[in-house]
Amino acid sequence: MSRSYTDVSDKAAACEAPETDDCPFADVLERIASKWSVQVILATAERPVRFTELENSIEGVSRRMLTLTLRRLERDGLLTRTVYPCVPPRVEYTATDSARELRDALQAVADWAERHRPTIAAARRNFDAEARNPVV
Amino acid sequence: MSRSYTDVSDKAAACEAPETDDCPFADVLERIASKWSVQVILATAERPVRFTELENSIEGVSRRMLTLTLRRLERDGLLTRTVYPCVPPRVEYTATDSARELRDALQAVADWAERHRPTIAAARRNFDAEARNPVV
DNA sequence: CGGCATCCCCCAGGATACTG
DNA sequence: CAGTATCCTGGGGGATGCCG
Repeated sequence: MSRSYTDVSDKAAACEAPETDDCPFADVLERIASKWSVQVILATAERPVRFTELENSIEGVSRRMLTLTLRRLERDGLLTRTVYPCVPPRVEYTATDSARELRDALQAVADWAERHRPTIAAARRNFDAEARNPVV
Repeated sequence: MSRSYTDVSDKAAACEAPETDDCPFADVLERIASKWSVQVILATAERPVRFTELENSIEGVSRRMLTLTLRRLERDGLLTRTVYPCVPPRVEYTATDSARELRDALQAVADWAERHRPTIAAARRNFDAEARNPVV
């Protein structure tokens, strides 16, 4: 019996060993910071959003990773999942208050990322070029 | 000839295809957000910091991952690496202006993570318990 | 002190196909 | 529409040992 596709339980991030004050926020940061989380949190912070809306608005995300990201955020209490029993099914995701506290900070990071994209791309090219042609 | 341990060049994050406005900031976010980056940026935003200082102050980081994280941040123009030619060697890392613009936002995220650690741990336990004993 | 090299495991994450 | 199931690869990331 292998762990199912939707089993997002995570021994590594189970936050054991509370007495050693382990579970440094590296774990928490990692969760927030995983490739798609920021965009999902920002998207759901304003209003309830449907699965397909997210899939369309987040460039490059796969169905699978979107599902996993949503499950993990839900597990961590950052997202609420609401199912409306109708045909066709309708599922909405909303950021919890806890997650909404993050909004401004994450938005600031996202803005920074957007502003600095060109700079970073240039820095990378520069770094790589120097590495190939060391200044001897 | 395999890619060396220090070769941090990264095709995936090379930011090609500028005409399609690809390289969505998912790439940039991922770099900033990778497990140790936030703590490294925050640590170097105040003053120059030595390698070993970082190794000691960042709980749980391995020598290898610290090195890689530093290289990548340097490559992206977020960190400056200064080598003082003396014995024993002395190497200092400092956040660039670009990275320092991130400071407040990242600090806010880190503070949030610290505040919500218990909440998140509880939410996880709760979620996992419900998953095992569905409400039928 | 500040790395680099090597080995190795595991999981993030993509592709594809199927379903209630 | 909103997922699951399955397969697969790359690289994140730990452990250990060596070096200028």
